[in-house]
Amino acid sequence: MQESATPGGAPRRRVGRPRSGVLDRELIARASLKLVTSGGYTALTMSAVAKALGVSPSALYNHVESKQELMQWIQEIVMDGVDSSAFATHPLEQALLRWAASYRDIFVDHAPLIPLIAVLPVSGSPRTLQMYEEVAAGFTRAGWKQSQIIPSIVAIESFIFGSALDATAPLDIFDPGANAGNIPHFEGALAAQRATGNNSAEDAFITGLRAMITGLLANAELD
Amino acid sequence: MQESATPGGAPRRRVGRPRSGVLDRELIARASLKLVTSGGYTALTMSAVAKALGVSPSALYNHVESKQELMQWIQEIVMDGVDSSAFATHPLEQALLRWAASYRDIFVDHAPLIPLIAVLPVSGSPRTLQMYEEVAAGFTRAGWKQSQIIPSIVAIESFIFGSALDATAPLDIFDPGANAGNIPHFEGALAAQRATGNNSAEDAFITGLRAMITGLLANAELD
DNA sequence: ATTACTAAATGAATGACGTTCATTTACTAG
DNA sequence: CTAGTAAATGAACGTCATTCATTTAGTAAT
Repeated sequence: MQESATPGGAPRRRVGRPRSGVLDRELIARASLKLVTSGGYTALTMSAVAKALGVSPSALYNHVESKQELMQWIQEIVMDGVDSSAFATHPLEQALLRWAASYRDIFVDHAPLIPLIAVLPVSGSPRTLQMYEEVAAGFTRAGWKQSQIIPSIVAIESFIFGSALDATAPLDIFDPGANAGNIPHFEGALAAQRATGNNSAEDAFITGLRAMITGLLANAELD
Repeated sequence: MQESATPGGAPRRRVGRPRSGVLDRELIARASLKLVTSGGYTALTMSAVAKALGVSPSALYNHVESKQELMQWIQEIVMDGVDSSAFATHPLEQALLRWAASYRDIFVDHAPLIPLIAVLPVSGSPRTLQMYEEVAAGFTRAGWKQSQIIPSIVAIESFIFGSALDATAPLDIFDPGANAGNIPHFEGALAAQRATGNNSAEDAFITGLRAMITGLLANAELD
């Protein structure tokens, strides 16, 4: 992957101490995340990031290629908050429950990243890969057939992302409004769920997560 | 829901035949969907829609409040393509499998709608409500406890949306690239999945869907 | 027919954005 | 002291969605 060597063989710049400059990746990423935390993703504009750093918007482009890339930096930091430690200490089923809950909780606050992540190559993020390694190790130790590990992980992740999106919905999202009347089964189910007093998104997440894990364990062929 | 009657009791305009005009909701929605089908969601701009209709962009705003609303119109049409007919004819498990597969397939081509839908009140769309009615009826006939129906539906939907997003990802999304080497379990799992020759997203969807349905049925308390 | 009313279309303008680029600034190495 | 260079600047650009004053053209009432 190396370019052809310098023709003269002359020694090139070696060290290159940081060339002054107010900005670097870490600073930009942190400032951006701070903006997001305080004002949500609508507050994340290149101008706002620049302003927060006391710099002009165009200056950012010496360090980041695009806003997309900036969001990938944020995603890495956010992803780092997902707790996958349980795989080293707990049986697979419980580790999965903890991991998934932590994963979802974090992305509820970062829903706009989801369409990005779902499509993002994992290669750029060592910490994310490390997470996958821990999860995969958990499955392996539980005796899973190798070829079923990735599909199982991806399935759980898909459910997590969908659930995180769902959790940002308004509470009355299912209110049939003026169209009530000819949908008796649905209305009955709705009333019964409401009567439980549970938050609907939370309820669905727990129900779905338990079901998926139960089902994966039940359907799995061990090695 | 009627406003107070005209004070004088005088008869007001009755009919109101369509007031001429080139545009209406149906036309705009169809033209928009056509644009999306041919050029994806990046091709969906108000200018492009207007151009397709031979009209100026501002004219659209006499009929639609915002681009968001336009996308809701599209969503309704798209949603109408989801096949929930199996609930009337098949046992719950098979009906769910068919419904979910149809649902996902459709939204793979409309991923940008997903963040919108997940958050959208269902009240505005009679056809979508009808779909929920059919699904809810399926659960009811299978003897499910009422309070568990909504969470189960939402859980499956969350998985569907997440899977649809996932399906738009590049094939090599999990390639560890330069960070390979210290993630043996993950790499092993990856290689094994690849060796099956299955498409990873498809594999995950089938695995996850089966697992979730198996798990829901296993965990369900019947009425 | 003339008049009044009104839905609907126009085209110019606005305001966010992300992004580019020629130029300047200021540090570092030889 | 002289290049060389990373990084910052500020003025543009282009793309959008959206607004608004104005015009156009049907319809209903006198």
